[in-house]
Amino acid sequence: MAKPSKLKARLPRGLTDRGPAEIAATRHMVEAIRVVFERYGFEPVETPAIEYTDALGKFLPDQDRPNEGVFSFQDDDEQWLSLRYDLTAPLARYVAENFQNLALPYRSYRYGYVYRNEKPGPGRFRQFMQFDADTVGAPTMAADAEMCMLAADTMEALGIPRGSYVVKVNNRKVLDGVMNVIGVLVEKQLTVLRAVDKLDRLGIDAVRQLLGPGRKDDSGDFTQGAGLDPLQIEYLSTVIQHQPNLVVGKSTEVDTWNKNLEENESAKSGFAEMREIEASILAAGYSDRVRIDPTVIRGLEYYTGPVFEVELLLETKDEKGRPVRFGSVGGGGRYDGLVSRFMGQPVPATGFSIGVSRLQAALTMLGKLGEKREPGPVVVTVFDRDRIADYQRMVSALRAADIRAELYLGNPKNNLGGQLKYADKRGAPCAIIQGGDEKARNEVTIKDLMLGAALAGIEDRAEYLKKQAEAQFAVKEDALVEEVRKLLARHKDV
RNA sequence: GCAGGCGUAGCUCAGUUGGUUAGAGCGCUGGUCUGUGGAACCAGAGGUCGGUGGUUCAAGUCCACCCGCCUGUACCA
Repeated sequence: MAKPSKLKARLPRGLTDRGPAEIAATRHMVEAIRVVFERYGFEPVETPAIEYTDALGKFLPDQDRPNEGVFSFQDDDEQWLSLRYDLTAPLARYVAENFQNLALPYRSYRYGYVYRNEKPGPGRFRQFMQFDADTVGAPTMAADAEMCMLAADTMEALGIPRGSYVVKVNNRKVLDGVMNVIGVLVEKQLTVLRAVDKLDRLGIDAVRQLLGPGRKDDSGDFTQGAGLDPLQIEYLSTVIQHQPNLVVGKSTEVDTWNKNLEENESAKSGFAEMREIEASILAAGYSDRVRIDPTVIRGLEYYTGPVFEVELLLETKDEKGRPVRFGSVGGGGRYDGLVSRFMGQPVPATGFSIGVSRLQAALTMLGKLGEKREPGPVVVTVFDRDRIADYQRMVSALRAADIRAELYLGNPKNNLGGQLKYADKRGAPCAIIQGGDEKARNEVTIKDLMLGAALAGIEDRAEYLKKQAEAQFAVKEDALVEEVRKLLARHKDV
């Protein structure tokens, strides 16, 4: 007699189920972010979670299959569709499609889930929420500077105090110029950028190894390096640890590089852009929150100039006390080529996204987000099993008065104790009881569960029961709604 | 992908040098119990010991491969 094999209930990795407390926290975060974004003049626009893969620019080079890392499938026309991996690429598609109807510069915001098929980790999910703002059609650096200020204001609106986060700014053109000037081969530039990006995580020694022959990590795994020569490594590590234009020569070769860097079009333009952003930041009074950081790389695909990243400076630890690295909780930059892919004309654009899910995970771990959930409904207990209709009437009266309420729907044979236990687990503010005694006097008993919960520490059971009895009171049947309303008001600020 | 660690009930875990019918606590369901939340007592449900193959008289235990999870690392628009 083989039993039917039971299906294993399991959640795919990198995805999470979310309970009432987490949903409430997200709602509060989203609302706080929305207020700031609207204050900056952005208007809401939403696009769907699915786009044509080519609109996202996500085909593998020289293949007609989508890139790994993005969830893709074919529809019945055999056209490739993908789940969006950020909110920027779909916005570019939207702008291109509605270009003639939009007032430029077009400033909009949106939030929603995005999807990445990557290895998950702490604060890294395969479905996660982003909150994004973009200014399309504005070439000026003022638009980029504003993104940095928006990022800072948003962090503070989320309750992260000044000094506990930093907005870092860099410009892709600078490192491009540096690499060209010191003669990094084109095919090695990607490796170099990846190495530079790891400075804050692995430290300068590891980065130098990655720029040179390679590095072996703690588990013994070896990562191939970029194979630069010692002088190139020296120059790069100086650049990424200081301001690029502060490099001091140690040899004629470095002197030549410095001179060339000053004349390099890309680097020159990058420095000029950073100075413009700096000026805006200073004028607006944000220089204590926004900082130039020559190691910010921000992915590799569509950014063309300024890039920004928001980092939490608070140290996070997991439940076992081990430090956890969350990486950036937001980022963005200028993507002057993204919209023009769809159009015959250049369309400059810049944007910024908050990683809501990652930030929430970090704040939860820091204990900055309450685990506390919203209060549950008032629970009307079933005392006399044959009077369920009466109890239902009370529930309806409470609901009609806009009070969350429910009838005890469990096994009605459960005695009062069991029903109160249920109400307690639901987080009910109070329970309504009407047994024969109350009924005879046209009364109902309201038991204040929040008050009673405070008594849980009492050791002596008799004493405990006595105190519990004091946390309840009888009212006339027709005063039920009014009395419950008063009780809820009493607990409102607790 | 690579390296290491770990997989026994819904959860946390025990299980001896390989030895009968794989256990505990918590939780769950029912009962003691139709007048009060934290309790107590009783009963019950819940396991192909991650999977497959091998060694053996005998495998939760030993071996191989696979799968999954965790950590590091790589990739990360």
